[in-house]
Amino acid sequence: MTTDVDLAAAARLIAEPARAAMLDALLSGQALAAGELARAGGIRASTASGHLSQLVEGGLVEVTHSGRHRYFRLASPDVAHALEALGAISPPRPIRSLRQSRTDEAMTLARTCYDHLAGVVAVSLVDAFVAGKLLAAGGDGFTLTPAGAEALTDAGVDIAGARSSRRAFARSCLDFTERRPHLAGALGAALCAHTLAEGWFVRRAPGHRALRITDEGRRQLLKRWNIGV
Amino acid sequence: MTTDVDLAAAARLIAEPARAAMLDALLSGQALAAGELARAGGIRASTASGHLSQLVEGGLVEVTHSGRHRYFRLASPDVAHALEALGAISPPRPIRSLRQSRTDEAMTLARTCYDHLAGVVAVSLVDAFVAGKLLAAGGDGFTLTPAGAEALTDAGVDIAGARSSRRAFARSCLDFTERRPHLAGALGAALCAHTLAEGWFVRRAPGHRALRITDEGRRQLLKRWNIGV
DNA sequence: CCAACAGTTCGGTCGGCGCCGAAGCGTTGG
DNA sequence: CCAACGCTTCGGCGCCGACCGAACTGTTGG
Repeated sequence: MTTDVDLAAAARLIAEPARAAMLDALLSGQALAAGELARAGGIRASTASGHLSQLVEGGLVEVTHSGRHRYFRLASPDVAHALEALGAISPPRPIRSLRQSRTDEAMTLARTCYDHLAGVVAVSLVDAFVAGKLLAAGGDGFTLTPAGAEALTDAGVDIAGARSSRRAFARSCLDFTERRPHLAGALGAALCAHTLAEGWFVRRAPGHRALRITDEGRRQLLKRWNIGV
Repeated sequence: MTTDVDLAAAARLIAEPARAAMLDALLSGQALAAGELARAGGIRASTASGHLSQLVEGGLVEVTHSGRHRYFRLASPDVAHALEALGAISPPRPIRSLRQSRTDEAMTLARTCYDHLAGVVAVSLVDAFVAGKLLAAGGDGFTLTPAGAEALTDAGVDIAGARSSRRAFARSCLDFTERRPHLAGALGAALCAHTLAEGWFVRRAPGHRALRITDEGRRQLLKRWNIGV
């Protein structure tokens, strides 16, 4: 690699099916408890405990504890990015059931990608923002225009908070299903947090990435940015 | 994952140290023969053969044969991208020798990233292109301006050929050592091919990514785009 | 304080897979 | 046409690591 880096060490952590399933669950952006992750991986708590130690040791995951629970989350957006990139070259898994394929469809419409929105809705939002000159496509990511800052602040998104974060402000992230960019970075996270808080979207299941658009969400998307989904 | 993909399957292929070393060698963008890859992985030909079958089977690598040789290369830019992303979250390997650390330094200056240029030089080039309005930062990548098309054609880069490719024309790719974007896509590949063909850079070793800037290269970079390295 | 609960540690089992050398097959060049 | 060469296939060996259940630690709530 670039400067000498142990590619195999990071890959090894992802290569174990149970660990991969746990990381996948963490891609929801939520912090999840050890027990929930054990369930996500289809393994016993004792086995999961060992896996989680390895993930923390390897720097992919961070842990915070609260009482008798330990909550795990991805260590950084870089980890989420690597998982997404790896997903782009992974073989599709045979669809096991009708239920499965319906979940898949839901995923393509709206989901979280670590801590920001992804799917058809997210790509449509970026398109609308760029068309309405709230966002300017620029270089490696986007730039929020003064009009955009006003409009989003008006909508209730915490722009000031996002600006004060040390993260990249408005990154572009390749949407895996749409193959077109959506909004990531601190701004993307703030937008996602706000829309979830306002109830425009709700999680289909805790610790899973798929989102359901609420009636309120549909109304707001249509009214504010003329997005019909 | 997004729609259900087998993350672990792809990771498993990268997780084996010998395979990771082979993939690393292929990140040079060159097609390499099985024997060369065996050497890169530090294993016997028979073992390498098995590994290469797995990589081809898994869709990470493609093979073409020519006489009694079989040449392998990465199957797509997506694979290179995933490897780079994984590299960003991999632990550094302890530096083994002085020689090693000198190679590392060389890498940060100029190297190939799959089929385009990376390192300080590549980032400087993009900066110069953008400053000189040959390239416009836009959306997910870049746009070549009319002035840029003229200047690069003038410099001998095959712009027409790059345009006729089905690949994304001018993507941006995050430089791992510089943490800033450099030029990828068909245009990046054409630029890389041209500068290598003209002898501005030479590979430090076959099947390795590090490039050495020649005197001619320094002269041209300085004269054409005022880049001193 | 004690029962229930979340999570970790430990010991033992077992399967998967990476490794090599030897043998075999097709290609090449003298 | 045969020796050298590049590569693959096969068989056998050995190790790593994932798994579970049982026992233990620490926290919470009644």
